[in-house]
Amino acid sequence: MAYDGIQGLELLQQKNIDLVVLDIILPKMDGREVAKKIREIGNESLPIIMLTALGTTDNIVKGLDAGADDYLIKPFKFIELLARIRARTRNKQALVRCSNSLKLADLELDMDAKFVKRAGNKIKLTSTEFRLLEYLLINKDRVLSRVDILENVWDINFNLGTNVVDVYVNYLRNKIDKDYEIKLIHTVIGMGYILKKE
Amino acid sequence: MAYDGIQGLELLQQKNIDLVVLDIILPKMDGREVAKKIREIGNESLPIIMLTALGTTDNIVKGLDAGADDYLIKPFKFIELLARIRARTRNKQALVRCSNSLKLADLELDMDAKFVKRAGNKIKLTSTEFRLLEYLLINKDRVLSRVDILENVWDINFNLGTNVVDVYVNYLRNKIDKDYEIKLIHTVIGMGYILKKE
DNA sequence: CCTTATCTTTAAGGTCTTTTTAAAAATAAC
DNA sequence: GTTATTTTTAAAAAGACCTTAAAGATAAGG
Repeated sequence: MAYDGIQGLELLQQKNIDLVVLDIILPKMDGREVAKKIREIGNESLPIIMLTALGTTDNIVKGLDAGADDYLIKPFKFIELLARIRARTRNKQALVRCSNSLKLADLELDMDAKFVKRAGNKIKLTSTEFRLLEYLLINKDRVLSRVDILENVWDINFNLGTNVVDVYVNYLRNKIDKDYEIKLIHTVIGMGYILKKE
Repeated sequence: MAYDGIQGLELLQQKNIDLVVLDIILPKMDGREVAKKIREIGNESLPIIMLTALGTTDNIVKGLDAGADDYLIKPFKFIELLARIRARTRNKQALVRCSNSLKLADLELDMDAKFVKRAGNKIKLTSTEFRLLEYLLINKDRVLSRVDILENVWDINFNLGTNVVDVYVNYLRNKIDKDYEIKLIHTVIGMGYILKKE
């Protein structure tokens, strides 16, 4: 909770925020400015719900165009706010690129700190394993051929007969999937590999 | 535009839809059911805006929890609807990679994730089956000769006496047409095969 | 600079799935 | 009713995948 716009933005930088509920009439910086700023600094998919007394159509349009995802007018019913929050956060489990980390289900890869976590447990990967997982995560839900992977992770475009990819996928599976119920790395026979949940 | 729930769902399967504006009181299947169905068949990030006269908080909560992303009450201002549509589609271009998929009737082939769906049901294809269907879909409504198919799917231009194409068309029929009323793969005797509806 | 540990690549085995072949059955054309 | 064409089938051949172990690199430590 923040009591003015500036403080809200500061908080956003410091904490891991999942969703913002924002009034418009605020000290120091009004809500529309805050929303614009939030988008500017790269939080494109952070849900913002404006919750304000300004109920004219003009205000609603301005609020949404400033970057809000939803706009709720005071007085409001609390269960409606909750429902709108649920609607906004429903499938944020899918890959979200917040800060510099890639996520899929309970798997997290931090591109800066170069660590990988599954279900909260840190996993040690070698650099090649890390680059492979990173590439798979960036292209999650997409089938990647061995050649594709070789070119992008190994920078090879000759010697396409090697099976390093297979071996490394095997290593990754042992570290990332083996001990967990839900498998994320899937083989698509004749085509390649895909990273996805379910 | 669709005039009842069932028709809306059919349209969704056939066309590439970016966003759904949905009433609740509809013939055949009400809007909440439609929303639920849309999510069930795998369209998790397709924006759904409910636009309806049912304005009680209870209705709003139910609508959002059925899968809607937003809920707008009639009577409404058109510019507000437009603003809410903008809010929903704002960074769908940037963030969510629009899947490139081919569609014909209720058949869908996703070229990235390499999956095939008929009437919402996932169908497992081998890579050759997939490539064949892909080629047929790209050239839908066009008769393709066996030689044509051999050259483009098998990369063969010798050994033209083989009947692999016939065998694989048979495999595809078993997986794609067999269990469905409307057949999509048709034989044109003496000429080849064609993929089309009706 | 050498030793040791770690990481990467290669290669081969076994298992499983897919692809091809070819002939029999069914269907369509004349 | 006969011939041509297509569909179905099943078994053989081919290929893809996973796993493992060992060889080849590379990095770290003394």
